[in-house]
Amino acid sequence: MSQTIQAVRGMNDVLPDEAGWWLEFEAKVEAWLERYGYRNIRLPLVEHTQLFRRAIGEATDIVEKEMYSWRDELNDEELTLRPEGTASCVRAAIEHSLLHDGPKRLWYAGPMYRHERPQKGRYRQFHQYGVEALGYAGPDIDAELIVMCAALWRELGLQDVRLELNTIGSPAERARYRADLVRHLEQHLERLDADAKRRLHTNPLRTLDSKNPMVQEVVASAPALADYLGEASLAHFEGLKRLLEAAGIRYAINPRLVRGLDYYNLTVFEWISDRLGAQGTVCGGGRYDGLFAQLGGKPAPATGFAMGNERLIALMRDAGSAPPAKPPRAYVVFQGEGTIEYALSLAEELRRLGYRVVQHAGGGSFKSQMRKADASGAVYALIVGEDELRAGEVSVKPLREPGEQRRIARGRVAEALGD
RNA sequence: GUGGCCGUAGCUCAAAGGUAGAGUCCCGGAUUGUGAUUCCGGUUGUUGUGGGUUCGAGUCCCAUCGGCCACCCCA
Repeated sequence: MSQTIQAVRGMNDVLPDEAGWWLEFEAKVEAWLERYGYRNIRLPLVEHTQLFRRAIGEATDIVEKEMYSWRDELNDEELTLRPEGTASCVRAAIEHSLLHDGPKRLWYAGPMYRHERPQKGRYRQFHQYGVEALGYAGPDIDAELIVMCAALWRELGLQDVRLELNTIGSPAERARYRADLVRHLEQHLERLDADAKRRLHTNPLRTLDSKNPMVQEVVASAPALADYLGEASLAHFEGLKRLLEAAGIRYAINPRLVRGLDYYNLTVFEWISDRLGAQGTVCGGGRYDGLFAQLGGKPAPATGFAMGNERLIALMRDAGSAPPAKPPRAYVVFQGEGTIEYALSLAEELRRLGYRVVQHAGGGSFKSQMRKADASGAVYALIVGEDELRAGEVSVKPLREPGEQRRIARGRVAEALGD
């Protein structure tokens, strides 16, 4: 048995080289959210288990087998590490009456937890941005969400992310459809796989999405959900499509797109990339008008989406935009009696002016200090020796561009560093 | 949770049952205070971990942990 302790499976460290991409991604996403007038909400990682059972649905894979749940013996409570953010967001909106003065545009970010087998682009701790528009009923807000996604992909430099769109109607329409679908599936029991049979009476709509060719044949001859939609549902969908077309957003209708979580109705959509292997969904969402009531709140329409940071960052790197490097402007080296104090105050002075300045630490020969200065990527080495100390000066040596080392008065170092 | 492939130096990879190596990185030096280039020297390690077979295992077998790919599902 190894002595070292490893990270928990599927829960990854983001090391400094990679964290640069994360910072750039987060900065771009948050600036983008601000431009659309969405406000941040910060939600706990842990919720009562019951919240997710009620919101996501008992028959979903998430609730059936992927939640990190435990009993907190100290308080005698059933708790769960959040597997997604929408349930928490709606819970908070109800708990604090956030909609009392009108609808709200909100966003949140952070880690989510699902106990799945790790795979490329799929981890047990993964991170997402969630964007939720609470209290808006019309297709205009659905269109807004989709249009803003398209803008973000452009902002991140992503090329081929495609949109799949569908409508799954109202709960009543879906119930009628579901009954007919179950009847159809039951007539072809012998061609259903174990998974489809198991879902027959728990979540039959999910079999529409099956990748098993034999099941797909059965599905192909099944009644279509679109034929069960009433006038209002159709109008909502038509309205959305019209707005998307006006905005120049290309989409593909995917009638088999139902999405996994129970709380969706009407609009559902996914943004998909083909560059990520099997885990190609980069962003997914839809409307969930029933969720407020389902969680015991005053009924309110709502719509939103979540996007996966790991997957989007992978695409961003793939797109080859330059890796974000933020080298220091100057690296301060020093040698001799009393020079460290001089160097330290020089560095502080420059930082107060806004420069990124690294002060050498850890000793070593002058040569090795210079090596570190170079390795830091700094544009200049600032050299403080006993001569400079006595004269109240600093030697400024360019490390990146041609140019001579100059000895200048301490007070003029900042201008030597330029902007 | 199921199936397939794979774990050797910090990193990228050799060693086809017989003494664990290369490149890179890192550290030190090339006449006293000058990086990156060049030259010289040095450490790279319980071969993921634990068992087994064998005179002998990085190599063969089993288990376990981890990674990748796919299924399932989703971000």
